[in-house]
Amino acid sequence: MKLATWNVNSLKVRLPQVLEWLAATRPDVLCLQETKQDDQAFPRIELEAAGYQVAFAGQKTYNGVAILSRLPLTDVAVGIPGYNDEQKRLIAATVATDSGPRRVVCAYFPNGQSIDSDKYVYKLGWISALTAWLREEAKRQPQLALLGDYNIAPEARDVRDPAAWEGQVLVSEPERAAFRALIALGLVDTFRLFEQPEQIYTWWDYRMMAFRRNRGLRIDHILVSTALAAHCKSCTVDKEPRRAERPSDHAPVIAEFG
DNA sequence: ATGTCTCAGGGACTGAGA
Repeated sequence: MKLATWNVNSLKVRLPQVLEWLAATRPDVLCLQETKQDDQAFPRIELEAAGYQVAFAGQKTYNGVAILSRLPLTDVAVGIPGYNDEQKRLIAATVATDSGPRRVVCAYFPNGQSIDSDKYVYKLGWISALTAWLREEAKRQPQLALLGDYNIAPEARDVRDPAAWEGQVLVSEPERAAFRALIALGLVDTFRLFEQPEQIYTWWDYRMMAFRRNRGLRIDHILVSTALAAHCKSCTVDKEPRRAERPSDHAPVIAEFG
């Protein structure tokens, strides 16, 4: 089974690339972030025609998340329970697999803008609420996966130029501590389960020819419970869609399970 | 060194957000 995540930076713009990538890669589940369209505009017909069941929570202009699945998708839930949030950043659903039900959580963590911004305060509060909820959810759902754009590069090796990013949003110590708090729940960063090449990233700024120079950050992650981690066979980043005409600024991440 | 992309509003460009 393949689980994947991709921040598409507008599903309206990127739908042709998503359909092409689904056909080429055939993930069982794809979590999307920054769909940037309200639910009436969601391309349900096109994605169902491609063989995927869909669950989505969108809004106009900003944010928006979705889960696409070739396997039966049930028990869809939107948002962090008990956390009041206008912004559509989280959707969860249960995927029926041969190995039993797996709970998939698709998250678009706040960016935070800059460490002196009120958006940074919101970011840390949002992650704190997510973590508190997942602590309980993990007890109910032994086979749990948290996929998405975390907007956090966990370690120096996840940043091409750590000195240039020192103390900034996406790499600041409080954000990294928040990431470690998720790990402390018993979640595993599937990417680090395996020996990886150096300088693998998932996001490159559109500016300054960052992609061509591989000046990126690894901020999109697939974390899974230990029960699921035991079956994880690989975790890779597919840079190919980032080379396309009019690409998203993020590349998809794929984890494969036995 | 705020350099790119997306979207909304409003009918050319500006501002917000990332």
